[in-house]
Amino acid sequence: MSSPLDKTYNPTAVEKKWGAHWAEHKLFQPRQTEKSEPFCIVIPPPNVTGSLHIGHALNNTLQDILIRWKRMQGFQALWLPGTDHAGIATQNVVERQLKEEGLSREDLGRPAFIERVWKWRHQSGDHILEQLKQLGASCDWERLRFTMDDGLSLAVKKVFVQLFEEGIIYRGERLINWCPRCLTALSDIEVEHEDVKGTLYHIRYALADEPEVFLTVATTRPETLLGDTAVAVHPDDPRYQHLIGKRVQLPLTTRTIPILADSILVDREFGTGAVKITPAHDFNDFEAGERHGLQPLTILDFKARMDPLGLKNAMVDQTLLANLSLKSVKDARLLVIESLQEQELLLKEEPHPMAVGKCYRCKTVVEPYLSPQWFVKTAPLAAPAIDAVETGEIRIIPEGWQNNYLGWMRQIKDWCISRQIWWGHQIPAWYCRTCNKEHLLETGHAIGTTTEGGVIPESVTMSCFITSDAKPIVSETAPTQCPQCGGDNLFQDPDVLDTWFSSSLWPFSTLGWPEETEDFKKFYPTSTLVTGLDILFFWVARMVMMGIKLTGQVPFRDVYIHALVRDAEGQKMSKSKGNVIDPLTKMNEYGTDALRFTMASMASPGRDMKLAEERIEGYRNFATKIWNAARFIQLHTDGTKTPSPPNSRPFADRWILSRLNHAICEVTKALDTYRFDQATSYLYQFIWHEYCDWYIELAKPSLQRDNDPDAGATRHTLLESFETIQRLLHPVMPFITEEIWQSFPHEGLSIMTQPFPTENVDWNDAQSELDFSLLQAFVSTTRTGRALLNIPANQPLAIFGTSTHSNESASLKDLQTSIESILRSTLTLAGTPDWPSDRILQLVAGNLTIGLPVEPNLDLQQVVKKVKKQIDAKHKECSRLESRVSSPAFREKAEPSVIQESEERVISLQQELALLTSSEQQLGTMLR
RNA sequence: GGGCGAUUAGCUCAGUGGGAGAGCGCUGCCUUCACACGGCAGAGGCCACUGGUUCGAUCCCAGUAUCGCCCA
Repeated sequence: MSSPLDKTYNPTAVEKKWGAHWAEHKLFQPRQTEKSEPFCIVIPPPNVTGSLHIGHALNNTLQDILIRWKRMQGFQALWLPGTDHAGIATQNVVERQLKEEGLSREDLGRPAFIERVWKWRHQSGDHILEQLKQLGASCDWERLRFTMDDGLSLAVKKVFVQLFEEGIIYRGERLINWCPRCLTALSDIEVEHEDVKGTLYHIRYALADEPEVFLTVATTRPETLLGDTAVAVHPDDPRYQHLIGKRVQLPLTTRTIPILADSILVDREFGTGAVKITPAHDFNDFEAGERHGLQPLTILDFKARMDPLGLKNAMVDQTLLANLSLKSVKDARLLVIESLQEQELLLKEEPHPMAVGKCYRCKTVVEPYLSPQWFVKTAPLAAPAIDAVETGEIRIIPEGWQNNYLGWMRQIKDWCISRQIWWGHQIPAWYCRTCNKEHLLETGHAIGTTTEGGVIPESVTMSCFITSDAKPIVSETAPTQCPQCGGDNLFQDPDVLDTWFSSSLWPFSTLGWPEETEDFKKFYPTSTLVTGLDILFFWVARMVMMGIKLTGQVPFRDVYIHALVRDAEGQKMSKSKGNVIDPLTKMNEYGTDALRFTMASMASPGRDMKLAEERIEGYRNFATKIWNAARFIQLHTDGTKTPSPPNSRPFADRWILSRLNHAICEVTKALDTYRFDQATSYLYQFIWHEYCDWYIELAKPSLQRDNDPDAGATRHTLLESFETIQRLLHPVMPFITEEIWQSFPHEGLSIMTQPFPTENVDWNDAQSELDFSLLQAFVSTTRTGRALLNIPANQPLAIFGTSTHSNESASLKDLQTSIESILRSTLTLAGTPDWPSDRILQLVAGNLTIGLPVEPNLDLQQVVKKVKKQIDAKHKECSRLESRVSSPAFREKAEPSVIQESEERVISLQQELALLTSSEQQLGTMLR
């Protein structure tokens, strides 16, 4: 801070300066100090090519607050940064770029494509890290990791091999969620459900033996009926019992299919009580098919088009088959309905709300698709992950989310981990072409159906269809020969692993695991994980499962879950809605500290937060307020400073130290319980409304008088308290506190390595706090009167004061000069009988009575109105309390302390009422 | 369909079994000596609704309505 100082804090230059300073001195590295315990947070790795959005700002602000706080508390604090390769998301971005050049990834071929992604990653990657630095994130940047760097890739392979050997990872042909645009499998949770207005179609299936008798089924997806392999009714449904075991003629085909009884699949209340079973295109039907030994019939191809060969296998009528061939689901539905109508098989259509699944990356409607994939068997992993949370070894904060976690974990399904994309960790499994001759079909796309058989030259793609019967050789390194036949005609499984597979290892892979590194030994299990609710299942749950399985220990102790940031209207922020608040813009506009303070203040547990720009502005003002307090203190402290024990200092000093101690305790308690909202609220309240509004005002007189005996002690208190406040505030507002701290006399490189304030019982001073309340009541009441009587604030007054309470009367004497200076008035302390009898307005606050001179020509009507209103309010309250106090039931059952308190309040209210009434009378006489 | 949560000042949200709070906004006064990104004062609320428990309910319980989220 150079002199003369600007009136307002100018954040941009300051932030740059201290950001560089921190980096230069490597202050973000964990410090080895004696008896210091480790405290470690691993960052939720942002997408390597992403850029900072408001959710990141929130997430990382909270982490930084924790890590700065713990660091100042003397912990060996490590915040481990890194980025995620974000398989599908990143691949989509690069593919979009290629498309603009008129190319596809197949045009490039796999190696060139991957090279291209790496290039993009190096170009635009880590951009977000610079933005995190701008936010003040005190990560140890020298430990930066990336999910696809060598160490982490090795961990991924090792885990895959180990879990495969233990039978936890397996390969199988299952119905999975398939994105026909990304052309890859997805896990269950990568599908977002969206409610849409669908139609329920009632379709008549004629009995095979009695064509005039129909069984009507209800379905929302008529186009899939071509792949039906049965119809199901409920076994106890009297309507259909006689049909069970018979067969129906499947419309639009030459097939007949059986009528089955299935109590799991069929809901008698739904539709007609009869449903079609299409095992290849519906998850429930697939399970039903397995129960009844039905062969799935696939009729959609990998792009969710009607598959000619599938239709042929399904024995679809020739002309229809030709029309349907390669049609989209949507078009096919229309055609099928049309054909049904022609044959009078469509009985009715009714509106029916339904949910469709969409790809979480590209929002395309997802199709159930039968294909061979790799899976993680989750049951054995979930059990200990449930245990860890139930026993409290892992705490989920706020507690409410614990049930969400447990509920999900208890009904978890196996995790499909193979993705048919190219960007990611390629699965460390190889196949021998010789031994698997019958199980391989090399095709032109990443995964195909057996229908489009044309073999593509190897130079273009290594892609192939590998049936679930193929025998993989799973190994961390590429095998040179087949262990079975000794041949060397091997090739690697083309699939890559789900991005979240590597993410699930993040808390330990980043610390060097599987090596027993120093970092791993020291910092694992990590301390706290800070994350949004949206990735509780994607990430947190899987880290717990993998962490326990692979390291034998939980990956973290506390999981703090924060809410989502929405816009001021409560809408989810999205680029398409144009309601995105860009944190970087706001940081430039209002300062990073203001944005950080806003983020923290909104982080109250359990609900989404609406972000209005005015809030950031408000906290920018707060920063300016602090800045100006600093200017004031600097202006008045460049001389003497007389250290003295707290209890020998002037009243205001003793009071503010007592309050500061209180603030330290409250802020610490709030941070201890992850109540960032409370921590910021205490800081704001204390710094602005106690320190600036009152303490600085109270300190002014002695600083401004020449040779005031208290000035030395007050200067000392100002510096001591303000420096402490900077440290207390530093975790939330690192930049401005550093700037101020550095501009005051100091020792050390940075405020960020100074100790966080701790409770100082020597500062507690109950009497000064009581006295302050008295002073505050006196001053506020007088000011109210001043406003009421229209007396300008700068006009000196001769006021009178007294208290009905003897202790207060004594205190008033001590406070007299403070009151006089803050009110710019002279105060006469005397009982009301000694006050002038005329033109004095009496005001009441508790035991206090204050007399204000009334100008002869003032319009008193308004004042009378006001006093009357007060009397009314007090009267109401008083009579309510009186009736409570006199109620026998209350006297008998309420806590004695409550009874006493109520009685005391009645007495004091009665007193106030008496005084107010007498004021009213006085005013009446003045009016006459 | 199942589960969870919310409903408090104009707005955004804290909060507590016994006197309704903050920030922003609004109104009035004030260029006063750190700060007009400021100071001082003020207005504004049957704490969603209906019952129950209790001496006492904004708070606990049940139900209703509306909204939101997660899961299927």
